[in-house]
Amino acid sequence: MAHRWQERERSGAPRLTDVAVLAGVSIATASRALSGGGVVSPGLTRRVLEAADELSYTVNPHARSLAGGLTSVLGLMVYEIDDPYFAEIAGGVIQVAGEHGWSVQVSHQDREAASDLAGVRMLRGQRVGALIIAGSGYRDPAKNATVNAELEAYAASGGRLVAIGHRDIGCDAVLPDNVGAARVAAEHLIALGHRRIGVISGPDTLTTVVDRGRGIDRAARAADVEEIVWAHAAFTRDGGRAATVRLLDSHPGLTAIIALNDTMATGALSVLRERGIPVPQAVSVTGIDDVQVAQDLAPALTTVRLPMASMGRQAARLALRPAGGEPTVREVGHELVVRASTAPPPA
Amino acid sequence: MAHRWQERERSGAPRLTDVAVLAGVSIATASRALSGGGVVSPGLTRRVLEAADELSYTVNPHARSLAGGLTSVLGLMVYEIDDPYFAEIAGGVIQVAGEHGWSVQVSHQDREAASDLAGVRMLRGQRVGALIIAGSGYRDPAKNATVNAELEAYAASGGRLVAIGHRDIGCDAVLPDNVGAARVAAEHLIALGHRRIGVISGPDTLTTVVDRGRGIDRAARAADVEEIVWAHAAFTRDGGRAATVRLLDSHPGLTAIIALNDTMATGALSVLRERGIPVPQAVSVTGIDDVQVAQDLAPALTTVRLPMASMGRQAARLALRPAGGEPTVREVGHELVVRASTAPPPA
DNA sequence: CCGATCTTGGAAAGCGCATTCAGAAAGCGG
DNA sequence: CCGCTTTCTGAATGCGCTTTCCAAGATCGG
Repeated sequence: MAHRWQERERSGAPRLTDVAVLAGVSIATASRALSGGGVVSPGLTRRVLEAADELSYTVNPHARSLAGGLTSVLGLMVYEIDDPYFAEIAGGVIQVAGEHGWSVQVSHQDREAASDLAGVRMLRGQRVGALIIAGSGYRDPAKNATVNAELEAYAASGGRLVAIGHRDIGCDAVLPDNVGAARVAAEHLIALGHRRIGVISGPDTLTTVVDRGRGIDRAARAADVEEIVWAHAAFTRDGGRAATVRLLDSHPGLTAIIALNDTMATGALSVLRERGIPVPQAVSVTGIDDVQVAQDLAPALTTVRLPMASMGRQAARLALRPAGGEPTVREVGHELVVRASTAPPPA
Repeated sequence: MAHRWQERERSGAPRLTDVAVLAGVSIATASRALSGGGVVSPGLTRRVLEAADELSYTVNPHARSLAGGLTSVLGLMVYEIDDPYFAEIAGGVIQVAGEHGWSVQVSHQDREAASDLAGVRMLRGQRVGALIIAGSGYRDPAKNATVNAELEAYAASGGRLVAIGHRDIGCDAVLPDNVGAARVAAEHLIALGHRRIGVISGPDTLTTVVDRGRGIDRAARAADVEEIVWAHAAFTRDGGRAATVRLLDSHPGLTAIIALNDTMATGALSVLRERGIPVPQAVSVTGIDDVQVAQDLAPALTTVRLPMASMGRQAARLALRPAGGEPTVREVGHELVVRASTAPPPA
């Protein structure tokens, strides 16, 4: 708790009254002119705006919120902001929010810990006017129920809610086709001739992981794949490393590895490099996402592009849309990007 | 403008009064118990807390702010959140802020455009309780004056202010030794035997760029460097590419390239790869920062590590510290990280 | 057992703004 | 030139909370 009010002193910030006085109108008129609430003659509007400008006045959002409801603040829940996937989404969100005069409040959500509620609570406590959930949903029904209850309570209180990447809640959503994207990656390897494939997967408590896994399953089932081995680990570079180590040690015959996201793929590449296993000559590797650095890895990563920044922008636009109407779902496409990390299996 | 108040309806959120009633105390006592304002007996405090918990009450920060001053929101200004440098800083900031019950509002600041004021204004308009400026300062005195005036006005109004990476304003700061870090990178190349070096630099309107450039100058002057060529471009991957192209075309004899940050170095590596110029056999490359992916580039990037996440954490701790006292400056160290992208020049 | 000290309650004043409502100014036809 | 409608305006109210002020009750030492 910050006991700031103790050192209270009239902050010199100009108030609406000051603007009204300078413009020679009533505060009601000034308010209407500034927030567009009612009709004010053009001449007066201009005078008010000029006065506001001269005083470099900015409305106090807290006062406005207190009087009127929610705020022009957009809450964004991510797992880790320093994961390029979320960073790119956040970039898109911040861009669009800024264009609309909204600010963005970022909160961190644990992938696994029970404290993942804290972030939503915090954002809800802040009375944000809109909320974007960029982390995927949870498979654990109990946990999902708790989180979703919190989210639905938020929506019920009038806040706009947008999910990125899952449909666990009946709200607006921006949906990549996780099943399809993973399937494309798998099919690419299969088309190259790979028949013994390892899958580096995140914890199957995340819907993203489950969906992508399902896509790989489908591809494998549709084709004639001899062996498909799964290794689960944290959805991070280190998780990718750990899973790769296990895979290589237990199944030396694999000729290809699919990582369920680029971050894990990065870890896989690093292990392969350390062990002197040439990629793609001995083992092919693919990721999913196409984060910006994928093209600069060693070797450049074959992956499936998801338009993260665009997803962030679309989510922000949905979130900023006036409330009401049916939940909208925007599906975004994906695209196989073949680079240097995949090739036919060794003869 | 969001005209939300039109659809106004008493949001069901519990108010302080509800808590007070449930706990059987006065609102004055409830307020004291919740915000720690005065002395309340342990027994009553517990009862109030339980009541709040039962109602899942959270104080309305806007009401609190309106009554008491600033908010428990930390503003963070970055250039681009999807630049790993800033993303890692943001991660540190969010972590510490969360531990203290503060939320983080991220705003984007243009590196060059005059609109860079918009972000500060927005954050200030939001009455954030603390502000961290992660972007570097500007060399352009006029622009600096405008921005700094805005920042000083903010500090004067009681907000805590922390700068990361520059000292343009007399506030708390977390300072990497940009001069020293760049010098270390240059000295490494010189020690390897390079005598014709290209420098890929950002726009010299940024103090970070100027400082790092100065470090290279010093190293070059202290040693016997035949040729040192500068190419300025945007402080991004694409900027790095452009600068590299210019450098290679105009000075084919260069044996080493220093990029003033890893992002530009990434661009440099990509150009060299496209042209089939082997790194480090024909040309060595270094960066500065050691962003997470530096180790996974092709080839792994020799660079100078700056502890971004730690800088973010320290900045947040400074920002959350109770106000008052002399401006504190935390200097953070750096460390040369030699990887595969540097080697002695070709014979 | 009484006066001094501590704790709590009740009431009320704002913080800055949006909004309601009645009333004033302006515009119009007759 | 009058009475009416259409704009616009100005004063007042409340959003939820912190804080101050004073009185009332509880506690304690002497």
